[in-house]
Amino acid sequence: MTQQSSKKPHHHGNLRQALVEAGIALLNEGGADALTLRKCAARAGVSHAAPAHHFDGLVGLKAAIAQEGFDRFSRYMCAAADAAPQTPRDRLKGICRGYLRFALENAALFHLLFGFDANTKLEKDLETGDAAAYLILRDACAPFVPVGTDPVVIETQVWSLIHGYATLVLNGRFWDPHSHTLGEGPVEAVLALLDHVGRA
Amino acid sequence: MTQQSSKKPHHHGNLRQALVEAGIALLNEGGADALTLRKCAARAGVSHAAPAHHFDGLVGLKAAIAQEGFDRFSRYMCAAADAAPQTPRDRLKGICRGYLRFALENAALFHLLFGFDANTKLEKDLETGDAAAYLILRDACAPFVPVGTDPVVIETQVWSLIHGYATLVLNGRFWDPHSHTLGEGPVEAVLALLDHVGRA
DNA sequence: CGCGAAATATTGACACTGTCAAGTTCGGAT
DNA sequence: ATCCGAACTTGACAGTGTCAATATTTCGCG
Repeated sequence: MTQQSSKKPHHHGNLRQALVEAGIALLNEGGADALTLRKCAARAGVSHAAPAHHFDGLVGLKAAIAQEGFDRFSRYMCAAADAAPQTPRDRLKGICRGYLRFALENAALFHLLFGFDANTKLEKDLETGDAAAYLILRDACAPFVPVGTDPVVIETQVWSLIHGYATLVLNGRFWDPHSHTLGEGPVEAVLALLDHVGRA
Repeated sequence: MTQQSSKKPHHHGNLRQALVEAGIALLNEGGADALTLRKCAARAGVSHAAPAHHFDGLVGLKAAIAQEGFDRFSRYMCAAADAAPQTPRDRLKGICRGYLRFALENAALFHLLFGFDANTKLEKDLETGDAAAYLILRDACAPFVPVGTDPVVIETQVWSLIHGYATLVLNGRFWDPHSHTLGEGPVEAVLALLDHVGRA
């Protein structure tokens, strides 16, 4: 994909990118079931088998969408972190708010990012994408890691808490997420648990 | 469905239950994509359109499977809670271990329970099942709820933490879950965050 | 400049899926 | 005994992913 911008495609003109964007649009409009190779192809104006030359089937398309999705995800978290960076703890909570905000505003895409088995071979394609997102979390957690301890513990605590909350909200376990605007619900009360992170 | 056990089916002999069990078996064997109306029908020895008389399409079958799944889920949590019931805090952590254990040993079923949008009309069929599971969590959280505060806060903290951890492990975000036996990973370290739950 | 090779896209086919409509079989109530 | 309706079958249809064969365009290389 590095030479994607420099090399001009033959017929369509950067079909790969068009297919990824069509897929994300389909996800936003019709949910997970609306993401279809043939519909992506139709929306991009090509025949139904054209995507096979750019992705390894539907799984490959989902991997490419996930890569783009993780980029947007990281942008959400960075933006939210910079919006309230007074103290390290506020910055960490800000990232969590960005995490939740992304999940609510891109429900189907979020579900795709974390919905499939990340241990399939398609994972290697987006290692860069989700590793970058993880680094954002890791940096925000660093101030709370006691010296001499494994930072993974605190990172896992924080990640599990916000990811679980976002997932449960998205699945409607608490209330109808469609009528939910950010800031509703016990978000801040749940994040208050992070005040104890990194303490004996 | 209430008279399902009293009224004897005509040809098969309790086809509905057979289809649910076939569906769960398919989930265990081949993952989420292996769950198919036609395969369930074939496994139960009936024609491909027979399930339509017992469920409202594939969505209805999934709802029935989810109901059975939540029952098993509750049993896991109860068993784990009773295995270490010394203190209220140990009991709460025990439930979390049962939560994780169920997720690891029934990955595809767990994914079905929390994977679809719970706000569709199929949800009303399994309100009983997931409400019962929630009550187990609620009871275990009750000792930590400060007087005069909303118990939902602590319940949401606990649920989010263990659900997020289980989901992320299942998706391979930490390591390969196939080579993961219960007790590995920073489970206990993550659960240590629960020592601070319900405190100022 | 021109030609061949390779990338790109099309067409057609296949198996599989969920769903519907119509027909068939069987059990039990009247 | 008969009939009605529930349970099931059969057949069909539109989508789906995927593959093989073909056509078309573009690039590299002589």
